[in-house]
Amino acid sequence: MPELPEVETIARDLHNVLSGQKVMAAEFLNTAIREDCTRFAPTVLIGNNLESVSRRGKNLIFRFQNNFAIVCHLKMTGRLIIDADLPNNKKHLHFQMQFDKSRLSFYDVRKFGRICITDLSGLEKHPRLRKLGPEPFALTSDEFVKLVKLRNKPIKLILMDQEIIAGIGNIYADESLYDAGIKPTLKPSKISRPRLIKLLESIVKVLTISINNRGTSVDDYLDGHGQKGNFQNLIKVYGKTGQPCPTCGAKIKRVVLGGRSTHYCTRCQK
DNA sequence: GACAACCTGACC
DNA sequence: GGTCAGGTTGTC
Repeated sequence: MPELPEVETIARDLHNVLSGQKVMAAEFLNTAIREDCTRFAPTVLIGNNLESVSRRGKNLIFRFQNNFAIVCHLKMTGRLIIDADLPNNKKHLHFQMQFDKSRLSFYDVRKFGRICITDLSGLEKHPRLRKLGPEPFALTSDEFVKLVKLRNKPIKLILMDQEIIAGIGNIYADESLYDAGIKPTLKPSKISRPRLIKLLESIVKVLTISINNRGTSVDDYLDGHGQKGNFQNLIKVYGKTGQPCPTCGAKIKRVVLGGRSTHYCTRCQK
């Protein structure tokens, strides 16, 4: 599902509506999505105020009074929706939290998503958070070049490696590389420093535009209010196999890299 | 690296 | 019936 812009959109939606509200009830309806490292039953949250909802990489972090916290990863099809209509596919409803003024529902068709109920000490050493690389927005050019050069595998796989940089997934890797004019299969040793610096600029640019458009809804993604994003209308290459490149008109090519569909323009990306 | 696994649904 | 899907993890 969601990559950085989608998770950021959801985090902001939930923070705006839910922070300051008190938890009245919380329960798993399906424990398949309960993370193994969960330390507490959801009932420990009852009576606590939600202090904030934030994002780290593709993870959502809820902080409550008394140092309780939730870490949530939506994987491919997870959704967190405020005051979703109840009749809406109960079959895929796996977790629910009732606040004094709102209800938060976690849906996931494929059940890949995970929710962990923990506390501050659990947050610090959470396996999903501890190994994450830096956020793309926090990187200087020098840091980015150094990070990328640490490994010698195709640049797209480096961008998608959460331990190197956190938050970039398949869509934004393809779109950023297109914007920077870099072929996804190139290894960093074959990319000049100026081109790598341009790549970081493209990443920041593409992610920012997508956040401003509330993310990409090509399939399942919905924001915290159950609404679609708009960035799918601005996508240049992702999922556009065989269609003309918006810049030069050449057909967009699809290859498989790291088991993921990869889309690029053979003329614009070298 | 490539590949399978975790799941379900959409599409050909 | 087969293929594919915004992710991650574990195994040859």
